[in-house]
Amino acid sequence: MTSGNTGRKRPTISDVARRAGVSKGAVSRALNTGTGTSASTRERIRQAAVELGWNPSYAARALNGKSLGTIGLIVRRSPEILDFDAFFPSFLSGIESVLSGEEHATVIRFVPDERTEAATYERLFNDQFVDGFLVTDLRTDDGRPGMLRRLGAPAVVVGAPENSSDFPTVTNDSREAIRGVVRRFAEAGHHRVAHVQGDPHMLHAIQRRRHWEQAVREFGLEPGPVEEHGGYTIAGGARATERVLASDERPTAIFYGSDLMAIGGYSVLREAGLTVPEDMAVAGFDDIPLASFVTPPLTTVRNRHRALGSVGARILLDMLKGQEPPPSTVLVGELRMRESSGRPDHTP
Amino acid sequence: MTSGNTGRKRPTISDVARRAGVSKGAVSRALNTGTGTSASTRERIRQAAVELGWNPSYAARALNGKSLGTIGLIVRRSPEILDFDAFFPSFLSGIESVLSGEEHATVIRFVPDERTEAATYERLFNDQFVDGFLVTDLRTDDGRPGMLRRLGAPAVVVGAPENSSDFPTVTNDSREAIRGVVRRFAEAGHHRVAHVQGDPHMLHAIQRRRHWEQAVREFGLEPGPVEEHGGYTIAGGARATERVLASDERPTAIFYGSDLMAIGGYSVLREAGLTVPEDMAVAGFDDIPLASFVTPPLTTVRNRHRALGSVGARILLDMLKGQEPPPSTVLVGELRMRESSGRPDHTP
DNA sequence: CTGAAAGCGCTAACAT
DNA sequence: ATGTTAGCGCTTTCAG
Repeated sequence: MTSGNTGRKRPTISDVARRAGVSKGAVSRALNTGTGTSASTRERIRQAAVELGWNPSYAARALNGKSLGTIGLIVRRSPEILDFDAFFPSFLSGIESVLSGEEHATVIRFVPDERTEAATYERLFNDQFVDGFLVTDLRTDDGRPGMLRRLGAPAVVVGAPENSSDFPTVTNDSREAIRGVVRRFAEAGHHRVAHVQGDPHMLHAIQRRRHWEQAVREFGLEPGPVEEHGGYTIAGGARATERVLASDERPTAIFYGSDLMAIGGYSVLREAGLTVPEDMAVAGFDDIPLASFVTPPLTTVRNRHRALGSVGARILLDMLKGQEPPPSTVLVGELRMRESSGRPDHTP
Repeated sequence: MTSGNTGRKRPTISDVARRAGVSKGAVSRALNTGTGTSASTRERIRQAAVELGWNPSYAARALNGKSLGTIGLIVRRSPEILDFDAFFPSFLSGIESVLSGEEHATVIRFVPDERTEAATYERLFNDQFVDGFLVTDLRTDDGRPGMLRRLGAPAVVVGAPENSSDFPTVTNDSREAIRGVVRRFAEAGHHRVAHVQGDPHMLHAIQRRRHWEQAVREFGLEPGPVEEHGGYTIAGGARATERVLASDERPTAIFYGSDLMAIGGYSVLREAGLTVPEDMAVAGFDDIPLASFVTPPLTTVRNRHRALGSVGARILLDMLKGQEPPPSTVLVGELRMRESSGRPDHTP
């Protein structure tokens, strides 16, 4: 800080000690461990601290190897995804709903590339700026679990398949729900189902695609074209849909890897003069609040963004308290059947 | 941290000093001010630091009154708004797009009430955990500007009317655009225009309402019912719309304080058998990505969420570097004319 | 230009 | 049960 502080100086532990007529050490013990002081002095110290409005200095504590009570969220994506992606805002929301009850804060950092990403994890943790990490967007050949293990950093991996690392994992299992989507397509008489995938380097995108593929096989359908460059955004979904429509193997149903992409698809389908679900059945993934408000309401798979955040944060916090974390927590994303996927009796 | 760290101990300034054959003080000077050492020793020191992979300790720096390079964002709303509100994700996105280029991180904290809010600001700043604040959601009789002034904390107020505090302000000016919305309603032959307001304690909500009211007067229209409890959410907009429809002074046009509320309104209007814009003309506020994808595409006023974040962060960072900030920055939100507001010639 | 030394606020031995 | 003391890693005087 360069500018002059107006406020009076904040009280230090010495001030409290003086006021309570004890030593600094006594204050530290009384207020931290709660032991090593008689009940009466402890009370006197507590009083003095309250009267002075004393709070421990994070910095001084950190210098002594104490934690600051923060968890880190390092995101290697463009900051713009906060604007377009359905996951992060909800996820953050889940984290905050847990942290706001505790004395914790979230430190967020968006990084542009893998090098910066690694350096940021290391720096933040080595300096005890954060106590642990919530790791998202696990990629194929992701170096982060190994690095965090080496650092000895507590971490919880969120939104990736089970056992994708040896850190505790919180997974959103959508196999059954995706199967339900495809089953509905089959029941409605569709034969060819396309898939618009998000980022093909992300483990969750790969898993969604695999579930789709398995279900398509199971119901004896034809896997339609897979468009891989949707990027989970509205615009990406629109472009991918154009490619699907231009394909030689034009499907009559599309399973999108995100609701946003499906909604982008809606506008392209409409422009092409196709009605949903009559001419093209559609299903998304995420169940964003908006899915039920578009026309027609979108069939989708609930992705429990918020729970991913809150459960992940809860587990991380418990780990920091020394508790043994559950190695794997699975949340189940149910199917939200709505009009966009058509009705069982209808034949396209 | 309880668990044992695997990684080798990180190097300290003493290690660097030893390696470079100088004193700790020399290292500090060389690497910070850049003065007080000859060019050659400075280079030698820099070398040693690089070889050792040394990084300064945030904690030790903070203990010496240095800044950590973080800016604080304290939000007194339910963490759920991240999930439902269009503003925060974009806003955060704007902040991060600036910070990710600098050596800064964002510290976010959601607080439940005013007391915690004040305590959090104070604590975070007094302990130099953050260098300054971005203040959003300014309310009527908001105590924060006064408190921050007393603390001597650098801050930028974002999204509030100009001169609503003596801190630098970044404002989104929508007067003209809202006027354009109402003018369109007038040209389409409407006589009564309702307004669905967000939180009536928020300065920005009050301002939107005022602009709407002034424009309605200017064009000789009748102000329809004002519903005050939309809360900016889809569900809130739906409920508010039900009340508007139940009103004795049923309007033929509604100006919503947010797109999300307007979209919530869409579903209620549809259920009531009303078509947009024929039976009810609609306009929103925000221009969220989705606005152009709903049916019919939503006329709205662009609220520059991201720019509010990036410009606010930029100004705050410059202040921290000692620069004099512009007392007021105004972004202009343009009108996005789409189908939901009807056509000029049409008479309802 | 450079080294030595004090001290930021706190914790954690170690005495008493 | 309590006080004393030595640092944590760094910045910043103050001497030389």
